[in-house]
Amino acid sequence: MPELPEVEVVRAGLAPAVTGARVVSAQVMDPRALKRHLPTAGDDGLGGHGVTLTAAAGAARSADFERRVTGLTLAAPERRGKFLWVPTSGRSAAGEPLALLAHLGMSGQVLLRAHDAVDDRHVRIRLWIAHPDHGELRVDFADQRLFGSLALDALHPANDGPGVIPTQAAHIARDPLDQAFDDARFIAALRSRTSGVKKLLLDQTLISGVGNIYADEALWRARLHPETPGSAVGPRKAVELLALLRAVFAQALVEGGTSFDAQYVNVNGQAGYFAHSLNAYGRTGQPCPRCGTPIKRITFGGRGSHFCPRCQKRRT
DNA sequence: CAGGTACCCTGGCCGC
DNA sequence: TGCGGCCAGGGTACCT
Repeated sequence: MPELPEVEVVRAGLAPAVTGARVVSAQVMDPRALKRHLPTAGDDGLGGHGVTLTAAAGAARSADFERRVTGLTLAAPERRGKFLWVPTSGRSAAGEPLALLAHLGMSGQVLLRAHDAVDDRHVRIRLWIAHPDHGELRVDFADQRLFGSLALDALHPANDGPGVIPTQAAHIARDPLDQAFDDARFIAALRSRTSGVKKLLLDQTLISGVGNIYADEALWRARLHPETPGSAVGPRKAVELLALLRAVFAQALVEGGTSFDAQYVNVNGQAGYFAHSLNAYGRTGQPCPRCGTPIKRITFGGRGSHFCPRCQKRRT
């Protein structure tokens, strides 16, 4: 389940191999992995995310992507929350820089492979790249469940600080590892809402990069019940929660991310080992590492939440 | 703004 | 052994 630490591990792993490389050719094996790729003029007439492509529309979209990505030179990859993108030498019709945008969804993987390496499972899109120092490489986008996707998307100046942002991530808030993240603003927003604090942590328009695993872990560390209303989190507690969230992210980064069910791997196909450091997520019925009470699981907002019923009392 | 539900998808797991 | 059904999960759409 790629969240901020996993996507950052991928970004950092990709950087030396793709920065300065040129796309020699591209091959789309499954157009469903282009969900976020919106073709230019001569449109296939279909929308993006959530829309099932007909065979003809899928073929057209694949051809559009392959044609437009071939020949582009790649710059250093960037990230905001769970969105990852590689700026390119390409330009949109409006003259804006084009980026190769990736979202890993649930099970997406970006794999760097030697030119002649054997196929990994579930490879949906393949780029052949040539790097001045590293020679020819394959960048394989693999995704078992197809919630992730690649796309070509235009970059715009960010409207919330320095830097640029792809069109499709324009509504995504900065993440807590971003230098320009506004702590006071996030805390004020959190404390002004009546929704459960976990739901607010997962709201990518308030704070990005947090998914189910790290939300549960940060709340466990902060001793907050996931359904505690944002408005019931005191100012000191909110500051503490943000600090603990950053600490969880930092530790997960050092440990190479969380590989649950071997879904997540880095660009070399290796699993991270933060799963061994989880205190609440996925530990239903196992003792709380702090007090020994069995971890409880409830369904909340359509997703499982794991917490200690003794350490994490609900506040009202 | 809040809440609920549905959808996109696969594969693991359950019960029969 | 096999099959049908359920579930997980991020992001989004759309409804009340």
